[in-house]
Amino acid sequence: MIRTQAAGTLRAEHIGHQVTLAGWVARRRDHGGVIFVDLRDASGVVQVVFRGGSAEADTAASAAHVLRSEFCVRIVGTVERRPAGNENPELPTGEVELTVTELDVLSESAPLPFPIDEHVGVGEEARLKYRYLDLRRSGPAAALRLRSDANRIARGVLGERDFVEIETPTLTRSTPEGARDFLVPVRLQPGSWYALPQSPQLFKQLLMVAGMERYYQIARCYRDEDFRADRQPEFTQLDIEMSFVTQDDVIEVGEEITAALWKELAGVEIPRPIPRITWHDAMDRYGSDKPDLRYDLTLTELTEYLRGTEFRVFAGAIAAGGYVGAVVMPGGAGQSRKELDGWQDWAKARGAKGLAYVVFDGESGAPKGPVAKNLSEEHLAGLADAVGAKPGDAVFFAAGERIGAQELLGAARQEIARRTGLVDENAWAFCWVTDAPMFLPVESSDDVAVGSGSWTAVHHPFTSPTAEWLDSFEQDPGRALAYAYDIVCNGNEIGGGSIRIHQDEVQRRVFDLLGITPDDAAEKFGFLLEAFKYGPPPHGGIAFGWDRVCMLLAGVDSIRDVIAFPKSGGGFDPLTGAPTPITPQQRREAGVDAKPKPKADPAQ
RNA sequence: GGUCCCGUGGAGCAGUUGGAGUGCUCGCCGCCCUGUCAAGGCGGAGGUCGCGGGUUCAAGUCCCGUCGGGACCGCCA
Repeated sequence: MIRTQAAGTLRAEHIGHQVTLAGWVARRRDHGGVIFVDLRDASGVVQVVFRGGSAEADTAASAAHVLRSEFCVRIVGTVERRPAGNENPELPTGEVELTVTELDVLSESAPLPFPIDEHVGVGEEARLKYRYLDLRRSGPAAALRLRSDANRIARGVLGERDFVEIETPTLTRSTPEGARDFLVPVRLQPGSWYALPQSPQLFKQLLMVAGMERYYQIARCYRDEDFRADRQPEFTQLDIEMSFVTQDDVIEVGEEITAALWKELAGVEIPRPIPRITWHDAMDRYGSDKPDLRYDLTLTELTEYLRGTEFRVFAGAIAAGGYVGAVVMPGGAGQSRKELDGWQDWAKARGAKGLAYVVFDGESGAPKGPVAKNLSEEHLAGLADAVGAKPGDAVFFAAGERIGAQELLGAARQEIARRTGLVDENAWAFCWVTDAPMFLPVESSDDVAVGSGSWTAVHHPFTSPTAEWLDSFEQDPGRALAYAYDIVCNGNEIGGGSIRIHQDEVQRRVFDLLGITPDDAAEKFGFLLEAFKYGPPPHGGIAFGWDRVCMLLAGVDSIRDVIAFPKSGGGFDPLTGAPTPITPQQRREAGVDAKPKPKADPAQ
C-alpha cells in the first residue's frame, strides 16, 4: 500500500505517529504562510497543514500552493494535536491534524464540472454524466455502500438457512412475465435471437426440479418498458425459490430478510408478523394493491347506499353492475372553487372523466356542491355518516367499473394524504397483500400477455390457485384466487411471489383458460413442461425489487440514486452515450436482418 | 402514444404586465494573507438565454415547432 493509514481513521491516539496518507484535495484554505488542506479518502476527511520550518517542509509548503480541488496526492507527515481552540467537533478527526513533511502529487485534476461539495445541489444530468465525480460525494457514495450492506445482509440470512446462490443465464429465451423483451441477435445462428431474462423465473423453477431445494440470486433483470422514478429497464431482484413449502414458509423467509435489512440499515425493529391483507380487501379499503398504510384514510363503497339515485353518473354505474365509492378529504371543504376544479384536472390527467365531490359546510355540516344538487334529500341526509365525513370535510366520488373506480379513489387517497400532510415521513408501514386474483379479463388489444384467451394471468401462468380454487377456477375465473403475495412498504411494492403449479394437469387447465394451446405452451415453455414430467417438487418463491428496497432504506426518491451507473429516461446512458448505432459490418455479422432458417426446435 | 414542469457563463438560481446594459451565490484565473475548517481581501475572465421559426418598433419573457431532462398516465410486478 502506498499509504499507512486511512485519513478518516486518525484520532488522538495517533498523535506523534508519522503516517502516509493518500487521497484527494477536498478543499484548500491558503493563508499564504500556512495552508490547510482537507484530505479526503473513502474513510473520511482529515485536515493537513503545510507550514515551513525544515528544508523539506518548506519544499512541501511551496509545492502546496499549486494544489487545487480533487488533485490526487500522497502526503507524509506527523499526526499532531490541534492547537487549543482550533479543534473541529464537526469532524471525527477534528482533534488532530497532520503536519506535512512531504507532498507527492499523484495526479492533477482539471477544473470540475460541478463542485464536489455536500451543500451544493447539482442537477441530475450533470451528476450522471460525471457519475464518477458525483460518487466522490458522501451522500451518493453512502447510497452505494448501503446497497452493498443490503446484499451482505441478505446473503447472510439466506446463507444461514442453507440457501444456495446460483447464477442463471442472461442470454436465454423469453420468460413469462409479460413485459416486452430485450432481444439480442445471435451471430452463430443468423435470424435467431436471444431474449434477456425479465427474471430468472423459469430457471429457478428448473433448479427446484433439480433438487436444489433452496435457491437465491441477486439477479439482473431486463424489461423493455418505459421509465419511472422506481423503474429502470435494467434492474435487480433478490430472487428466491424454495421446495416443499407453503405460502407461509415463503412469507416467513421474506419477513426474516426484511426485518434484518431494516434493523441493521434503518435501525428499525419491524413488528412481526407483518400484517396481511387480502388483495380484495386492499382494493376495497385503499383502492390499491400496494396500499400505503402510514395513514388511516379508507374508501367507502356506496353502491348499495346510492342504489335508486337519479344522478346519472352513479345510476349508470350501478345499473351496469359497477361500483360507486367515495373517499373523504379531511378539511377539504375549505378549498377554493379553483382548488376543487383542480381535482377535476388531476382526475382527467389520470384518464378519468372527472372526480365528483360534495363538501360539508364547516358549521352547519350541510352538503354543498354541484353533485349535491343531483342527489335526493335522503341520500344527502345520510351521506356524511355513510362515508364518515365531518363538517368541514370534502368527499370525492368515483363510479364505474369496480377496479378502475377503486384505483381512482386510491390515487385520490394518496393525493389527499400528500396535500393534507397525513403522511408520517418517519414511519415504516409494511404489509403483505395476499390472495391475489388468478386472472383478470383481457381488455386492451395491444396486450403483450401470453395467450389468446379472454383471461390473462395476474402474476404469471405458473401461479397456483389456492386450495379452495384448485378444482374450480375455470368455473369463475374472475373470482378465483391464487397463492400469490406481495410485500408492500409505505405504498411501494418491494417484493412479490407465488406458490407455483407443480401438477401437469393443473398447469394444462390454466393454459387452457389463458388460451395457450398445447402447441403454444410447447413452443414457449416446452423445456419447463418437459422438466415437470420428472417428479417436480411443490415449490414457490419470492423476488424482492432490490433497487426499490435500497431506495427506501437510503431514504432517496429514485432508484437512480442506488444504481452505480443508471440510465436516463430515453434509455440513454449520459456517461457512456449508449446506445449507439452499429456499423454496417456489425449489422452484417450480428445477423440482424437475416431470416431464420426453419428447423426443428431441439427444446421440444 | 398522452399530460404537466424545467432548460439563462463551469454549478445552483433570479430576471415583474414584453422596454435601455441579463443579475446573484459558488466555482475558475491572478495577486495578498501564519490557525482556517463552506477561510478572508482585492482584481479578472467566462453567456448562441437549449435549438428553429413566428408575433412586435422591441422577445430571456408571448405563440408554434423541435431537442434534452424530470414527474405522472398508458405500459410494466
